[in-house]
Amino acid sequence: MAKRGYHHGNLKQALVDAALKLIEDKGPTGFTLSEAAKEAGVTPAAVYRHFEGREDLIAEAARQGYEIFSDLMEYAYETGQPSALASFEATGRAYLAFARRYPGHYVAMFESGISIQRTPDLAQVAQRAFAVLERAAANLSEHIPPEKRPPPQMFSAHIWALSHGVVELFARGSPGTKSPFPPEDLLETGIGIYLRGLGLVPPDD
Amino acid sequence: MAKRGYHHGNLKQALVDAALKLIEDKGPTGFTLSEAAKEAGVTPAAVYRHFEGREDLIAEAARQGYEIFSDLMEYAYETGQPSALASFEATGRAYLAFARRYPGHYVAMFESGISIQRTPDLAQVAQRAFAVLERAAANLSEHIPPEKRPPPQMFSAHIWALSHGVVELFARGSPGTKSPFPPEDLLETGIGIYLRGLGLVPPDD
DNA sequence: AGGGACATGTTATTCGCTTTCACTTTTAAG
DNA sequence: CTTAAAAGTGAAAGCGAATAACATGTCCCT
Repeated sequence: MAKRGYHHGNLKQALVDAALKLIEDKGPTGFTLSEAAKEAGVTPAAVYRHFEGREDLIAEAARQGYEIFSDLMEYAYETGQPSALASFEATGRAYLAFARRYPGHYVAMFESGISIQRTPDLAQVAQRAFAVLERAAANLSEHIPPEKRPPPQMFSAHIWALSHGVVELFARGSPGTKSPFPPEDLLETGIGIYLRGLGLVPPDD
Repeated sequence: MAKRGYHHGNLKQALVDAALKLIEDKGPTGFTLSEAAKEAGVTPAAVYRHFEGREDLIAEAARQGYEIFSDLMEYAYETGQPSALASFEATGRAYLAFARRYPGHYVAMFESGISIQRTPDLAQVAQRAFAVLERAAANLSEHIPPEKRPPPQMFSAHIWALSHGVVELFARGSPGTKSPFPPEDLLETGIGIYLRGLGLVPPDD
């Protein structure tokens, strides 16, 4: 609580919010601790009462991003149930949706150079997000003939990689601005072809 | 030429080389123009005779990376000929190989926050790299029944995205350190399943 | 040769950012 | 009400980016 009170109220979260906005606007490089402090109406030194420094602030923003991301993934997973296929596809799409809806968090998580192993917290919450995808993959896996069934961790990794690649290359400024296809379509068709390759989708859909 | 001579010889390239080493060691964030200058035995101000600033130096490193990358892709493409399939697969693998062999260049290209549209040069040379993959995809495309043939640009984009995602997530420190599979295997199997989905690979391989 | 013009480097300076330290103010607890 | 911890301020050190004024080496032209 402490909506109001002593000095600022809840400076810590205010700083994270400011950081997220700045990271979204100016990129992780352009982001400065000082500006975030000013945004929150506080001197730069005050930041150090709540964070160890600039990196730590970004890491906290990323951590919160992973929380939201995990929730989104879980919601998508449940939405698709009880169809293992629909559930799996939904989690794939959730990745792109997250990147679109929470660009500041996304950048903090994947483009700021923060290591996922920075703190145990961070590693754990990131793991939770990935675990959802793995669970969806495991469910789906049971529908594949056992003799040609790859380990679920493997094709959850494939889907994650494909999703990540599409977002990085085609949904953000980096290289592939040249692609004439909307990222959503790219991901949709990519996953479709992949699942067909696994024998999980009728060959003429 | 100009191995020795007036002031330094070829400071420009020396700076790029220093930058590449530093970027590889300390990441794009840790890299400083001043340190690169010191490495080259020159004062920081001298850098501005050859580059517009820090970003421009990174951009040049990235540009050289795209050159090498394009060459590698072309070599891989030719190596796989005349089999369209082998050629295509080889270009996919070249991506990962490049990331492994030229980590400094790779980081400058894909993790430094440099926009590909920064200069026409950069956009052009990057386009050249992607064009090789598209050509390989186009060749392969002719082996797909026309009625279910996606546009070649689309599945070259898929392969690029998958490759990029595998590298970013599993071949570098970011998140997926947890994957029990070597990135090479992940990419190999991923592409295999995908191609099977396109009907380009016998279902029992 | 010799003398610009140009290219290349240096020194000095400014500015902003990160981080730390000593000090103040508010809040909470007995 | 006093005292200790929490939260914020101000000042300062240190570094890196960038610019400007100055210095020097190189090349070309006659």
